[in-house]
Amino acid sequence: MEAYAMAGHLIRRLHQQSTQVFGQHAREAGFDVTSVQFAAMDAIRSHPGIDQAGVAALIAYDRATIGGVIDRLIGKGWVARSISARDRRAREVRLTPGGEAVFAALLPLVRALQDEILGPLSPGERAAFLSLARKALAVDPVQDA
Amino acid sequence: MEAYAMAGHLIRRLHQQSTQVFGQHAREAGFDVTSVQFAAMDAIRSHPGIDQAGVAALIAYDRATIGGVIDRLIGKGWVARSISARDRRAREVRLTPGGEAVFAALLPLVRALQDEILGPLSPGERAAFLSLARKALAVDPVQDA
DNA sequence: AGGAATTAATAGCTATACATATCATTTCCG
DNA sequence: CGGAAATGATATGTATAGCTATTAATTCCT
Repeated sequence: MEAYAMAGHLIRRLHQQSTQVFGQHAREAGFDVTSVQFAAMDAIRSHPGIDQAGVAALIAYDRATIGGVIDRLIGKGWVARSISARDRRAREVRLTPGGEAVFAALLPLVRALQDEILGPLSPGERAAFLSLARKALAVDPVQDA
Repeated sequence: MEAYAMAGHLIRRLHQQSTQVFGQHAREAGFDVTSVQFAAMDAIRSHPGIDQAGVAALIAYDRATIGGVIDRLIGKGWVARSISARDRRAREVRLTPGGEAVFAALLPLVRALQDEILGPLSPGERAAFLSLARKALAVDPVQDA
């Protein structure tokens, strides 16, 4: 049957390719950051003071996973965590000034590598792929949650 | 910028969706197997006596990862590993009779869940998506390596 | 008010995923 | 032939990724 010609396998390989492109560009630019960490920083930056569950919901993570991601971001000094005054179970997170600076430096880099993720596709094909991907996830085209 | 509207993020979520659909169906059918393990079994079944590096190359794994995957398949009694007579560094793997039986039982299940991975896409859209995905990976449409 | 249900994190467990280093073996080449 | 390079596995370390259970705190409901 050749499972490696099937949907799940193709998607797994796209994920590999995407992760590798991101990691390579980030490393070359001198940043030790993963695509997951960048996405978390983006969500935090857009919603300062959001709690961890909120971050998880925004970028579709498991809540148990997000804690470790944020731990590492705190370890780098890019994120600060504090106990919410409103709800003492919750941990509010926000970017530190250093985190803001790193994010600002990464942003153009990340924008620039987007096309590379989809490799040999033409601009029209890339748009078609992204549109189909959004539909396959049953997600609004551009959703600012 | 909302990184979670970008290519890498969409692909990651598709990967999540794909993994979850596979896991859910496999579990409901009473099998404790991941999509990665299934892909490895498929490659091994198509190439009995292949070595681990060969399996890794076929399905685009990291060589360091494949050992653990095969360890778990051996633990379930579905794969047998032996030292190659031709090259004593290499470990030849093949499905056991039990592994063959499990694979045969999984195969129709896996075929049936393919469409679900791409959720709300129409048949034509699914075909278009898969075609674009293959092109994005610079892979032959159907390649039996 | 007070117990029940819910929710936010965390901890522990399993499974990818990949980089690097190491070891054993084989192949390549002068 | 014999040392160098290459190759197949394994070991180690880091980073997702998600499940379940647990703890702490809040909210809901009677």
